[in-house]
Amino acid sequence: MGRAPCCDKANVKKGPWSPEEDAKLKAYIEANGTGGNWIALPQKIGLKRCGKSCRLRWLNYLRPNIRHGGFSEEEDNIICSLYINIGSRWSIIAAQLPGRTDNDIKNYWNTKLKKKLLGKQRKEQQARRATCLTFKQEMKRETENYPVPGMVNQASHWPLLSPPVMPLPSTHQDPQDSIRNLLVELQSTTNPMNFRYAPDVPFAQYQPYENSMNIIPSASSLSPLNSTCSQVTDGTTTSTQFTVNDVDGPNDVFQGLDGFQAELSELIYSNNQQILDGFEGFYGTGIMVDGSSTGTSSVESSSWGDINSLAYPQIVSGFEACQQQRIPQVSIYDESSYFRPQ
DNA sequence: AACTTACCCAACCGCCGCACG
DNA sequence: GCGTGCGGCGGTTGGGTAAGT
Repeated sequence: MGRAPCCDKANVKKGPWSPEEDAKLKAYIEANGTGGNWIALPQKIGLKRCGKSCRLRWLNYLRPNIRHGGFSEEEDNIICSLYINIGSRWSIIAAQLPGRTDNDIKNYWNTKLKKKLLGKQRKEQQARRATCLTFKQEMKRETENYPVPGMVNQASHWPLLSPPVMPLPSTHQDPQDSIRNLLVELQSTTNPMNFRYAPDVPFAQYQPYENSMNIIPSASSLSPLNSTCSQVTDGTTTSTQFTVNDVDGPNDVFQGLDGFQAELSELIYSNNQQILDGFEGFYGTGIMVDGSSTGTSSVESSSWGDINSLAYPQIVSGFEACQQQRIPQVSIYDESSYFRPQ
């Protein structure tokens, strides 16, 4: 037997909210809070709306300090990086972008960012393929002009010519590994402010973006890692730090790659230089195709701000430990996070 | 000007996990 | 331990609008 509907579908209004409805909902919540029961709320204030609809309206539109549109380059970077690391966990991503809602980010990703990234990468990939083709043609011509004894096809003599480092075919490496490797490379650059994802090191730390929101992701998003959570205070402010001991190894971080994530991964892997060009804005570093760093990494050139805050895999790892340590779980949308009645 | 297509985004749907009795 | 209700979340839809033909 299916679950009973949360409201009487026949008697609830659907579609866009009117200004009057908005005003009613806003006024009530600002005066009384949600009362911890969204389902009962519309009846209390005389709205013919589903409780879930009220919740969504409040969270995505009416609550204070919501920002719509106008995503900055930095926000783009954060979204992309988080997406690569944790996938479509929009609520977690939203938690790192104060004032943004998961719905907004999801829409922005689906309508603009994804295309922007894919468009750029495909364009560059095509250019690269063209370059590759030219190279092969030159090799072929060279072979014809200077035949190597015993060499019957062009492929067999490539190694002798020490060609430029070309991307490996996708069958040679798990795409998930490629992202991990990328992150390792990024982490291995010398700047201590750089990305601190450390798959071979038993812990990494996470602090919320800009320290503006100490938010623990919902339990449903979390993988069972061996992690701890602690409150850190500098005397004036308190922040939550996650410490992660990834007992199963770094693969956990990359579980669930699919669709565009996999495609991004493939792009990274098959076209390291191009994707890294794209990531330069993210990490403020240049990494050569062979994995070496150009040494251009610098805080100044990075648009990330505190790059330490971007050890995203750890975002999703601290929740259980927090629970164990009885640090109260704060929902991303817990009203106390954004609204405190006077 | 009329029509079609593409795009954007608010809102809905349905599943999942947690809390509670 | 089990069933139920609710909140939370991600995927999807559909209406409005802009751009293109």
